Amino acid sequence: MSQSLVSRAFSGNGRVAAETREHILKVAADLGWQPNALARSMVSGDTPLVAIVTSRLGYAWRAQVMSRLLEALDRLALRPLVFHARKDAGTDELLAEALSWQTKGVIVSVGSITHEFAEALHKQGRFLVTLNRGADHEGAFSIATDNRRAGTHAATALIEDGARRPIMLAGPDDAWASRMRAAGYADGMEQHGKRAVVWHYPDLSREYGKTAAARLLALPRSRRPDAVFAANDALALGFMDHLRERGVHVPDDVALIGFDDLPEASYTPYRLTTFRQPLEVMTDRIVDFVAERVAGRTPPTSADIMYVPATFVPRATLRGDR
Amino acid sequence: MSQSLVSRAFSGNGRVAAETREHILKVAADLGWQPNALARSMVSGDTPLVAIVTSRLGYAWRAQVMSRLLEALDRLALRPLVFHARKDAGTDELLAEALSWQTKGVIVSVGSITHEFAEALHKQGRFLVTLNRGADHEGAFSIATDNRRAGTHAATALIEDGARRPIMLAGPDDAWASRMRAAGYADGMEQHGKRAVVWHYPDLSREYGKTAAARLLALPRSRRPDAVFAANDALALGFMDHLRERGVHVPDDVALIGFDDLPEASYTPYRLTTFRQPLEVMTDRIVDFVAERVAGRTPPTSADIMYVPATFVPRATLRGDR
DNA sequence: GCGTTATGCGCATACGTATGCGTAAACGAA
DNA sequence: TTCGTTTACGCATACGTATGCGCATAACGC
Repeated sequence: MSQSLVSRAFSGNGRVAAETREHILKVAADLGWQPNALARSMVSGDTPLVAIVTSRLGYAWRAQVMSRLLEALDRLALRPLVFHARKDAGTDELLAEALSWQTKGVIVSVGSITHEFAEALHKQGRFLVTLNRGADHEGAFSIATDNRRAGTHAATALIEDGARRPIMLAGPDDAWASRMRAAGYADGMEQHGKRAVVWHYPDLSREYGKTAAARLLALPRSRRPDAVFAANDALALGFMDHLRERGVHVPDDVALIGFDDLPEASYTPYRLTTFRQPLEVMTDRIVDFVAERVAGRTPPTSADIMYVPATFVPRATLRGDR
Repeated sequence: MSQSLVSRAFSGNGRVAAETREHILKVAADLGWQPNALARSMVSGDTPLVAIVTSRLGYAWRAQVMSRLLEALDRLALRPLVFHARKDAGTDELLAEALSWQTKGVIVSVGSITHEFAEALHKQGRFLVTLNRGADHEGAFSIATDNRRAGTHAATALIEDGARRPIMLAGPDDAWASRMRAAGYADGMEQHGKRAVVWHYPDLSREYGKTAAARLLALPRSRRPDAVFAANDALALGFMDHLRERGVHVPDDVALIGFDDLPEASYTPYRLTTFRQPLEVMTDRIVDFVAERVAGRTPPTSADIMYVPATFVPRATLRGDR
């Protein structure tokens, strides 16, 4: 029983008598033997590996993205090798390791990638997918929620809802999504001849939503904001919780718009008006791209980022919603 | 510049003049060259790969477990190769592939593994970690929430809270955690001379929580349950939402205990009394075990499952909580 | 019967790295 | 100078698989 025969029996690439093949597979099964995927990949120069760079799956949205990606990659017979981005370190060293594993490509949903690395990937024929990241790179597939447009939409919605003193709750400026939403919000306010007031917080967390509500309530009624666009639902929900505790009514006293459409946003006690990030669309597009690439084709990559519109989800936290 | 020199320069295993080493690394950096991790692993017979079998990261608890595991593995310089369990297929074929990648071991948090495979893993010196799974295997490290004890605790808590007609909301019998909780609940009821009434649903989802609430409200007041133990928070929260819509008060009309301590459970409108699964403890224990194993030591593995107690989190949905 | 083709299999080599061993040079001590 | 030791490096081989090629043997056509 030569080694080459066994190889052919498993891969089905050469000529093997059906009978011998059966025999080999049976013996292997009895021994619990399996071909070594590492050796196989090395010699063939082709692996099913795909690197995914992510972090903090506690964030529901990221976890859902991951879930869908994992499922889809599995269907494409690709193996995800997951790199957990440490927040202090850059992603470049992670990507270096990703390359050393001869991955077919990289899907980055957290951290920022340098042009240098993007170029290296491109030259080596590996794909690069970027999700909700700022930079766009040559040959890469970049997709993101159209946060800016949604921000403008939110501003308009608040104004049309009768807001007199609207504000926005945002994160730090290095949070890309939050910054884009704030930029769009400012655009929208400008269109209505208003100056955008933005309260910044170090984190888009529920806690800071409460902090913001406390700050709001501390203002005299005459200067108190009557409408709020929160950069995400966590902020908005924390904000609501604190207001509720103080007997302040949403939307009668303060109108509110969130972002993300977390599961909680739709719950009876909240019924938060918000934006839904097109999770399914984005993951599907990514998977389509990856599928094309691994099939050896070269799907079109817009030089720019592909923006997918967020869906406005009206519920019960605008005055007009009632 | 021989190949062996380059190898030694990168691995630092042999004698290389400091100057030459610098030179090699510099040239490699300029070329964007990296050693091939596949070849490296193959010849050394040692990979940093660890297989993780999971699924449906939309479930917040699983996502959090994954997040912590990924982070910890990263710190141990281990690379997670993720296998997304299809719900129809068994995990055995996934594990077969995991083995072919020469993974150091497998962490299973979904699906069931056959004894046959567990044994194969053991013989090959690979570790097996099982999280919240029923079966226990030779040499494997199995850890799970002590669902049964928590179920008993819940039953007692309801009784002591003055429940006259308590019921439990549970999932299908093949959902291991739910079944254990129900078993414990039955134990607890028996201890108080009561027969456990359990309503089963096909899924532990928010929707079925609402369904259960509707069913409860359809009963005449004289036979209506006045206390509920829900097998998880999703059920409990959906249950609460529906009751609230109908103007039924928790806990005055119906006392309620959930399970999981989802983030939402602590939110102002819910303040759900529930159990917290010891997420951190469990992941830490797993990581400790894995760390020992990859260090070449053989940490103790209880022949049985290691049960970690769930923490009772009293909030505001028992009468006594007010 | 012979020539031709098809089939089943083994040999040998290649993939890129790790590593034992050999060798030459450099060095130190006598 | 001479000899032993250390240092720096290359040679050769091994890891486990894929695959081109060659060689038997069988099957087939005439």
